[in-house]
Amino acid sequence: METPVTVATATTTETLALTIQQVAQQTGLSIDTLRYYERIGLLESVGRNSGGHRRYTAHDLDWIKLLLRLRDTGMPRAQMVRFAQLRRQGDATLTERRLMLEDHQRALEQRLEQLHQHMAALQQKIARLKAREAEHG
Amino acid sequence: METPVTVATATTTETLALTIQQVAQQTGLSIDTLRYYERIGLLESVGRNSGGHRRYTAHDLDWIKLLLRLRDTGMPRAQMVRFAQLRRQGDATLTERRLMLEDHQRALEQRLEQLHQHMAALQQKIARLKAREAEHG
DNA sequence: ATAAAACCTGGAGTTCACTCCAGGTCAAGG
DNA sequence: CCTTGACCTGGAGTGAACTCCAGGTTTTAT
Repeated sequence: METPVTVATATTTETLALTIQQVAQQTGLSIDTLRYYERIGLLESVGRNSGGHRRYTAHDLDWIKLLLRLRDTGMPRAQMVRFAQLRRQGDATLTERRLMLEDHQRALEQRLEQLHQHMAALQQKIARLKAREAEHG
Repeated sequence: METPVTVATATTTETLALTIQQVAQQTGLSIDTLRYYERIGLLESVGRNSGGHRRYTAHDLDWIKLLLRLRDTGMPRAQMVRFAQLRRQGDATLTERRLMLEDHQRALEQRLEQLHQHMAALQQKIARLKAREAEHG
């Protein structure tokens, strides 16, 4: 009645069941953060073993990795929660999810442009400082 | 005994003295945020008129604009405070300031690369969703 | 002169994104 | 069996970056 998996060695079934510690190591998130994400609805429905301990599937891991990308590219938390909800609803929401990602992609493109502008301005600023250094002695 | 400047029209002197409201409009920061930046040392030494009201110079405005760039490109607050301090110390710190900016520039370059990778991954994810949409009907 | 608008200071409140803690329960090795 | 380490829940605490008062002064337009 318990998945007989010890430390990431899926012996019998193919549905590997990682402990929270293992997921923390693989994602770079802390254990507390993983639990926190679950609390706020970014990561619902993580399964438990008979003792109530979390067991993460490969599917969970995939989702976490996408989540991190979205977070790192500045997607607002509310949107990520929304996306998580859609994902739980299955294939019927495929299109809506794609549209969300495309929106986000456009936002990211704008952000990239802005950052490139900042980069150019920094370059100029550095050049001007250099000039002043030279004439200053 | 008071600069006779009304609404950005520097009549006599060339040292224009903007009110906090005018600076807020020109920078997009809120009045509260401008005062907050002063409190935490990002924006020290803003002059006051005889009544104690802030009067911003063109120099202040330039600094705020650089500050916003640094903030928008993710420079840590402590570094920005440090940079502000150096700036106040005058030309002797020109080289140190340039080195700071060059460091920051390298950090920004890495960030840009990372974002480009995220962008590529997003693209792939979108493509995969599209494929699933298609086969789903 | 005076009312309304803008400004001041000091400090409290908010949101976000975690992080830590207390007081237990569960799992694995000897 | 027993100890030690990993995990659990619910809730409190943290730090960054603002944002919003309260209560009082200054500026500006009429």
